[in-house]
Order: sequence, then structure tokens, then C-alpha cells
Amino acid sequence: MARKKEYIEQEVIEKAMALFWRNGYETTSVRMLEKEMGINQFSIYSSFGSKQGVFLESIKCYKSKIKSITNKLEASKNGIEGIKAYFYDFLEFAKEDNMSKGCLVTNTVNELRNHADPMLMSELMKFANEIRDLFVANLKQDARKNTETIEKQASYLMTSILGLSVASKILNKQQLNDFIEVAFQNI
Amino acid sequence: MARKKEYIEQEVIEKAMALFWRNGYETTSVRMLEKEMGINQFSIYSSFGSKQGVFLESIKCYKSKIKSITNKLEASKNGIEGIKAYFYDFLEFAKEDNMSKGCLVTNTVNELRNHADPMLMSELMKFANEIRDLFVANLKQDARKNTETIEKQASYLMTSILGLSVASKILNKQQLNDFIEVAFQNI
DNA sequence: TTTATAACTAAGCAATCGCTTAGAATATAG
DNA sequence: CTATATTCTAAGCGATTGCTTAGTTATAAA
Repeated sequence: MARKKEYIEQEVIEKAMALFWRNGYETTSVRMLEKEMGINQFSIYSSFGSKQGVFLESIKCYKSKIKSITNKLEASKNGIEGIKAYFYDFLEFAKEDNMSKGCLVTNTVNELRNHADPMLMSELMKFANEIRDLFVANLKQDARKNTETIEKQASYLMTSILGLSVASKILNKQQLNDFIEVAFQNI
Repeated sequence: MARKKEYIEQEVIEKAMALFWRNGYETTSVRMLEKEMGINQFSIYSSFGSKQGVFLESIKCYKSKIKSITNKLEASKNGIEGIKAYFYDFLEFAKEDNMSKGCLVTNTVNELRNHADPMLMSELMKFANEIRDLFVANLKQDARKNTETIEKQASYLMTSILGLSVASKILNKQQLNDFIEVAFQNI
């Protein structure tokens, strides 16, 4: 009865996600999204409702993309070594043209503090907690660790991966490797 | 011969700095700066040239404000313990109303990546390197550490303090303390 | 007091922001 | 075919952005 969409939503969201990842949320305008996604503003708004709607879908897209390395962490059976591998995997994941874009979720948490809407913020926090849960699961593979130790070390690892996300944007490869090597001497 | 300024530049910059610290660079408009600084746009532009000029001065102001804790680190004589104290001092420094604003320099590096002007970016990097130098100086107080170890540990500490800056905005006090305790376990 | 100079107020500049809408184009059901 | 439904293009909405400027007010040297 009606005309067909000339684009696939999943495809254009991937392009939007890439742009947000490179640029950040605030500095990415709807005009820029138009060009990057290759569709008109009308289509953007009819498919996603708002700029924030595009971003929310971009975060979901990011989550599914990073699954390539979180799945590996989830399947890992050698305790802390699996987490260490995840740190290295993350550096590869965030890299583009010999520089790092950091973690999209971390970037966003850092950019939109107070003035982020609750729905977006809870989506970001959910992701962070999923990562933490993976850390905890891997730490538990070492039977010598008690609950208290695991909680402490999970907080340590969370803060460390946040640091790695920021540092990856300004430090060189050697320095980042040094960080990971020293960081896991503490565990 | 002429009229006198009705404000002190150092005073209004401190207010601007506080606003940038709370809000970030992009989301702080010149209208918001007007209200916070208590002076008209004309005065802002005649004193500081541009929004970016206000920000550049705000960064300098931040640096002088954080001197209260970097001076302590500089004077410290007990090696790694002094650095650990600096981590705790930083948490107190960044706190406001039972939540943390993080580090203004780290926030800014995270917000303005590519599209920051070189002058601003070099000012931010200069600060980061000054902190790193302080870490190196304190690490050298332990005669057992060789140059290679010191470089590695300095990279570790830099990434860790970046992580603490981000984490302070989303983790609770207990988790942050746990991070610091684990982070300095084996250094 | 006069006069030159600088700082004030407030209105307004072009550009861009996120978002909407009128009208043309395209698809399918009957 | 016609009728209906949906997507497209492109212009434009009011609001806000960083910044400027015309006109008034205050200061102090001559």
C-alpha cells in the first residue's frame, strides 16, 4: 500500500555510532548525522524520534559490537589472565588509524554528567555493571579469593579499565602496555 | 582618564573555572558565563577575547588551585606513600556536595579530542607531564628502582590517576578507596 | 569644567542548533 | 487504472550559539 524505506535502520545506525564514537555526543550535529548516515533528517526523525534516540540506538549498537571481546571474556576460564587479555583486546577494539577513540560508553559518561537524561544514563550504567559482573565471574575462578577480595579487586579493575579508556587517547602503545603489565602485578 | 573596571579578572575567572568544571566546555554557553561571572558579554570579550580565552585562563586558574595538593606531592620524601596520599588528596580536591567533578584537565582532554585547538591541547598536556614528573621524582626516592621500572610505574600511575578521575564521578567512596588500596599494593 | 578614554548596558548580528512540515515521489491493495 | 499509505526532498521553524556594536556612563588628566 505504501512506499518502501530506502535504507536499513541497522546499517545507518552503525554509521551514526561510528560518528558519535569519533566526535562525542554534543559536537555531533543532526546535519553531520545526515551526511554520515546518508539519509535525510525526516528519515532520521521518523526512524529514531530524536537525536537522543539515534544515540540510544548507537549505544545498543556499540554494545553488540563490543560483544566480540566481551564474549571472549565471558568464556574465559583462566581467571585473572582472561581479564588481562580483555584489557589488551580493548586497546585493539578502540583503535582506528593508529589512534584510539576510547570506549564510547566511558566517553559519554564523561561528557554528559548531570545533564544526561535518566534513560540514557541507566543504559550506560547497565553496560558498566555488565563488565563488572564479568570481572567478578573471572575473579571467582580463583578459589583462594574470598568475597571481600573479589569486590575490592573488581572495583580496582573497573577503575583501571576506565583509566585505560582515557589513557588510550593520549598515551603511546608502549606506555599503555606498561600500564597493563604493572596493573596486573597487583592482582 | 578613563573609567575603572568594576570587576577583578582573577575573581571572575575563578567563577568561570568552577562553571566549566561542573559543566564541561561545550555545554557551557557565554550566556551562562555572563551570569556566573556576574559581568556582561562585552566585559568577557574585552578581558579574555573569546570563550576559548576564558577557558584557557580557567585552566591556568585550575592549575594554581590544584597546587595545594601538587605542592604537597612535590615536597613529599617517602616515595610511593607520597603518591598514594596524592591519590586520596585528589578525591578530596575534586569533591563538591558529596559528588566528584573529576579533574578539569582530564574532563577536557576527554571532551575535546581532535577538535581542540593546539594551544589549549598543549596547555593540557603540559599539566599532565608535570604530574608525571612529580610521580617520577617520588619514585626515584626508592633507590632500589631502576630507570626502566620507574618509567613503567610512571605510566601505570598516570593511567591510574586518569581512571580515578573518571571513576570518581560514578563509583562510591568505598569503591574508590578499594581501588587506591589495591593499586598501591605492589608498587 | 572640559575633554579624552575606557567600561558599561543592551540590542542585534549571522550561523547553527534540534526539529517540523508542505508537497512531490513511490509503492501496494482493490 | 484509482485510491491510499508511506517515504522522500527541501524549505523553514523558533531558539540558541559565539560574538559585535551603537550608545550611555564613569573616570581622571588638562
